[in-house]
Amino acid sequence: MQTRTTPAGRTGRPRSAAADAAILAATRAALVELGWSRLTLGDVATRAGVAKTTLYRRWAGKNELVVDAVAELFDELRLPDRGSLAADIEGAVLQFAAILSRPEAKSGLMAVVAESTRDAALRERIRASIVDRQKRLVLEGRARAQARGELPPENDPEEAARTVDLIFDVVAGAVVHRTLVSAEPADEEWVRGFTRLLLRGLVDASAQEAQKALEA
Amino acid sequence: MQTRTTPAGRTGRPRSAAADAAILAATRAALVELGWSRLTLGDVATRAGVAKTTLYRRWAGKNELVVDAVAELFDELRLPDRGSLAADIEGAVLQFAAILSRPEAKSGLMAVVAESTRDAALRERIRASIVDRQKRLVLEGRARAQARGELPPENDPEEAARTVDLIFDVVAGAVVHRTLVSAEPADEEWVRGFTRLLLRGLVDASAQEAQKALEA
DNA sequence: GCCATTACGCTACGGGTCGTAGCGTAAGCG
DNA sequence: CGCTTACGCTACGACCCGTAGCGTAATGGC
Repeated sequence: MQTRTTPAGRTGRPRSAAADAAILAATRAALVELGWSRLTLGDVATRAGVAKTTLYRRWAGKNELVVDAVAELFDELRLPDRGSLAADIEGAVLQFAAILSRPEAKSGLMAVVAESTRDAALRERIRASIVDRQKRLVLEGRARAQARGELPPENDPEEAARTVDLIFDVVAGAVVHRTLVSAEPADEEWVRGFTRLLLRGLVDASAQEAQKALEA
Repeated sequence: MQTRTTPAGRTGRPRSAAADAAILAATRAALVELGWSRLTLGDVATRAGVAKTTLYRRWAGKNELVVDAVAELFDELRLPDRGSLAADIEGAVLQFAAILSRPEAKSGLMAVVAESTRDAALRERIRASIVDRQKRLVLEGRARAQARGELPPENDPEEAARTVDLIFDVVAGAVVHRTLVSAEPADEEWVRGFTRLLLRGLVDASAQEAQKALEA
C-alpha cells in the first residue's frame, strides 16, 4: 500500500489523503451492497463525496481500485507466536479466514483475481499488495518451527523456496475454496482438521481417526 | 449438464440443440479473446450466428451462460485406476490442472464464483454442474484406497463426510490457487510434491527432504 | 502578495451495452 | 390445416463508461 500523498519536492496542490480513504471505504461499501459486477465508479464517487473525475485521475479503472480497497483488509494480518507450529498455523489460518468471511473480500478479491488472468500488470499489483504479505507469514512460521526444532533446517535453498510456495498455495487455496466455493465457514473445527491434515498427512490423520473410533 | 432439447410431450417448435452448442462454444471463444468483463451477450450472439433475443430466452444472464459454458470443460474429468492412492491423486490433479490451464476456464470460472457469493441460485448451479463432479472423484479415490488397504475404513459416516469435504477443498483449492493466484503451472513436478505433502504431511515430508539431502 | 503548478468539482458528451417489446416467420404436433 | 412454441430482426429507453473543458481551490517559490 503506497502512500498517495504528494511526494516531497513537488509544487502544486497536494492530493487529499482523506479523499483516498473515503474512496476506498466507499468502494468496500459498494462491494458489500452491490457486489463486483454492479459496482460502478460513478456510484463509488457519489458515496465518497468526490467527483467522478477525481477517481479516474488516481486509478486506471475498476480493477485497480478494488485491489487497493481489498488490500487494506489484509493490513491486520499478523502472526503472533503461539508456541508451536500447529498453533501458529491455526492462528494464521483463522485470521485469513476472518478476512475472507467479509462480503467485500469475497466478491472483490476473487473478481480481480479472475481479471488478472488476462492482465499481467494487475496480477503484479495483487501480488505486491496482497499475496506477498500472506506469503511472508509462511516464511515466518517456517523459521520459527525450525528454531523450535519442529522442522528440519533447509539444505537446498531452491527446494526450500518451492516448498514455501507449495505450502502457501495449499493453505491459501484451501481457505479460499472452503469459503467461496463450498460456501461454508472456515471455523475453528475446520481449521483444526485442516492443520492436522497439513502436518501429518492423509494417511496418518486417517489412521488416527480410526484409532480414536476404536478406543471409543 | 441438462439436455436442452424440448422435453417430450410438448407441442410447438423444439429448441435447436445446435444453437445451444454454438452459443456455448462462442461463449468460450469470447472468454478466451475478451475475458469475463469485456464479454458481452451481444457479441456472443453474433459469434454463434444467433439472435441476441434467443440468448435471453434460454439464459437469465451472463453468469448462468458462462457457468454452463465452463461446465462443459469438466465433462472429460475421469479417474482411471492407476494402482495406488498416490498415483490416483496425481492423475486426477493433473487432469484438473489441465482444464484449469485453459484461459476460458481461468477467467470464466473464478468470475462466476466471485459473483456466486451474492447469488445463492448461481452458487447452486455451479455446485450441481461443476463442483459435485469433482467431489465425486474424491469419493471414488477414497473408496479405492480403502479397498486396497491404503486407508482405514470409515467408522463415523459424519466424520467421513467432513474429511471428504476437507480433502476436496485442499486439493481443488491448491490447484486453483497455484494456477490463478501464483500464476504458475501445476505441472508434474508440482503435483508430485503436492501429493507427497497431502499424503505424508508437512513434518514427514520435510524430514524426508532433509534425509535425501543428507544422503547426497 | 503574486505566480506557477497541480488537484478538485462540475457539466456535458459520444459511444457502447443492457434487457425488453413487438412482429413476422419457421418448425414441430395432431 | 390450425395450434403452439422457437427464432430472427428491429427498435427502444436506460444506464454506465471514460474524457474534455472550464472555473476554482490549495499548495510552494519568489
